[in-house]
Amino acid sequence: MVGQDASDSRRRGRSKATIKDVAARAGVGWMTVSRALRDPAAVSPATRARVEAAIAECGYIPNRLARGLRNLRSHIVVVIVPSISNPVFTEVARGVADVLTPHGFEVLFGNTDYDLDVEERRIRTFLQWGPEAVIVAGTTHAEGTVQLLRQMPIPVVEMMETAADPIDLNVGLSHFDVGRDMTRYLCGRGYRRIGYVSARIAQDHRALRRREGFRAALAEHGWQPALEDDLGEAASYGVGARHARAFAQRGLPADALYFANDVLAVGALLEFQRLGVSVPAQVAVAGFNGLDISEHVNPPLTTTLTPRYEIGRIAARMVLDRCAGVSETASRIELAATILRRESA
Amino acid sequence: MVGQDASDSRRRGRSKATIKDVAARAGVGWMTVSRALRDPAAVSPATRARVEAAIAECGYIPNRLARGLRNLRSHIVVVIVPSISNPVFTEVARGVADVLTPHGFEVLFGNTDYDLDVEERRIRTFLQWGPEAVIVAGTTHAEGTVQLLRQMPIPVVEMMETAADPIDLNVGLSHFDVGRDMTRYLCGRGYRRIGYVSARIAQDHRALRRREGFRAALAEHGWQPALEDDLGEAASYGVGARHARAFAQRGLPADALYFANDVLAVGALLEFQRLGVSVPAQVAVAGFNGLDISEHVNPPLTTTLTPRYEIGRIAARMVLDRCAGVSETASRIELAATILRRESA
DNA sequence: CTGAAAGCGCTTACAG
DNA sequence: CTGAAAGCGCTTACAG
Repeated sequence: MVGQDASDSRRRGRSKATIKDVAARAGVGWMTVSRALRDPAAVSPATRARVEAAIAECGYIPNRLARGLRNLRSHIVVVIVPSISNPVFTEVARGVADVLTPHGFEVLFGNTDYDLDVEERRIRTFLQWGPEAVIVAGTTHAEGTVQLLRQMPIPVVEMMETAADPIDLNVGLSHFDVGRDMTRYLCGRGYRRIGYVSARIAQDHRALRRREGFRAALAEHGWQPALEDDLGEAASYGVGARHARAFAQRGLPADALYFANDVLAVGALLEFQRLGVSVPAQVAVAGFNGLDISEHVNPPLTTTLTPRYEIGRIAARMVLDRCAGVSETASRIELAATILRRESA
Repeated sequence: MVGQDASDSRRRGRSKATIKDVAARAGVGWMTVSRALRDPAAVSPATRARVEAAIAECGYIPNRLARGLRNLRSHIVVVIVPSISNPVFTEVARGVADVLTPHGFEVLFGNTDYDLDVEERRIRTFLQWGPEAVIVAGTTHAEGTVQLLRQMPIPVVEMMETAADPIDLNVGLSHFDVGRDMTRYLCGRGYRRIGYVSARIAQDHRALRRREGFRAALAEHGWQPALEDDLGEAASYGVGARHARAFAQRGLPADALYFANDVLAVGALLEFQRLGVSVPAQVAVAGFNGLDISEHVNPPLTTTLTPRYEIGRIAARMVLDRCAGVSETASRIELAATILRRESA
């Protein structure tokens, strides 16, 4: 630790220039400053120049709190996801922000840690900012959340997965179909003893739905899952690796392992490599998400690509269209998922 | 695309209950409602109960725009990082949010895409929300940014790296030292022909500083870099892999490769594996960051662990302390980086 | 083309 | 313990 600098002046932000300071400096009414800011063409060129000079001299920064309050339009959009450090959701967020920011919106980004009660509290707090829309990951929410969101007079987008009974707008893919299709693919590749491996599946509603698809695909052949392992910790490479080790010790009780996500799958794949268990010869491995890393491990991982960036963009577009009063836009969009057929399965 | 639902009522949020609606319903003055909200003890139990019931019935949500405007305290803190989808920065953001959110702050999170002009524009926009602090990654900014931030009467934290001349507060590590120490370590392991591989280093000021440390460490022995390759694309596993391929084709013109980050290093490592180039026997590989994946590749990657979550927490603490008027807090904190000595180098 | 009033929803002093 | 006034910084109609 070096240095000490109390800088009292930096403790609070009270000394900022307001529209009145600018007006005084430019020798015009404050109304004119406001107009010069919002609709420069409506002000005479000479006045405009004086106002602009005064703005620069004062270092004037418009106050969006005041503007939002007056207009009853915050230009804020809230995005809620389970985890703020999961690349899947940061890409969704990037998609939302890339579309919304150029339109002057501010994105408030929050996470729930996969806890529905945290989600409800988070949404209640965010709602105090008077957002013009709420975009939330998932279709499973606490009762209070659904009630709250249903009564809010703003667009609500549930994203990532298709909703049977959406609160309002919806964009995502059918995770049942994803699980079923991947499992069908594995069956088609000749695997018979197929297992599903997840982490904290009780909180991961989409992984749960994929597992239903997995079961359904096996049922089409009258088969049973070779195993269904749910790990008690949050998904990580380490948790995937640990499962692989245990799986090898159990004597490889499956021909193919379908993991709930790429992180688990990659962790397992790398551990199999270390153990000398050959993939896919001794055990095939499949994941979910299509993270960058999945393409570069050896062998490359078979997985389902989720159009996360696209989901974010579409969610944002839905909000924009609704705000603009466009009514021809679909309010529910189901996206296609692509199986990336690679060497691991 | 399925369904169509215009829901006019959801286009705008004008129909929300205000403090006056609650007051009318509870049969009290609005002042009393405000008080019951902020300081429940100052209101008689009977009145409080009536107010609380009215709040629930109205579905009243306080308006933080109005509160912020009135108090001239937004309770907003701005965090600016180069990339919103880089796990390094999302962990920093998580650290900031984990500390600030419980104190009632809202975190506005934005990215610059490694562009200093975007950074300046982003900061100017965020400043319109009247944040109580700005936390920004890096110490290299556009001239206008520095000027702007210096004159703002709020705490400013530059984080990730130590600053020679910080705008205000500063927390991070010395990237010169990191580069020097890792290179010394490689020298100590017996490697003589050591190369440095980066991606878009002109925009990555910290990678640049690490390269200076790399050069300095070699200079201690009177050695020259075996190579210094700067790739023209943003860092990714694929870019790292491509470099590894080219490097192998060039006949492995170095004993050890020090990559500007783990993503490049892991991409290269996996590609070497694919090519049958033995790591570290034929070429040693080192990275930077200590991402989870670095521990699980084969062989595990030698890298420098950056305390990213901690950096975020400390930055947030600095803001909190300054806001609370605590003056004993260090205004510059240099964190130690740890070399994770693993098998790849 | 320009300006003075009114008010967005709330809270900070001030009376009662 | 409770309430009416004033005002945070801005913008939307309305005059001039």
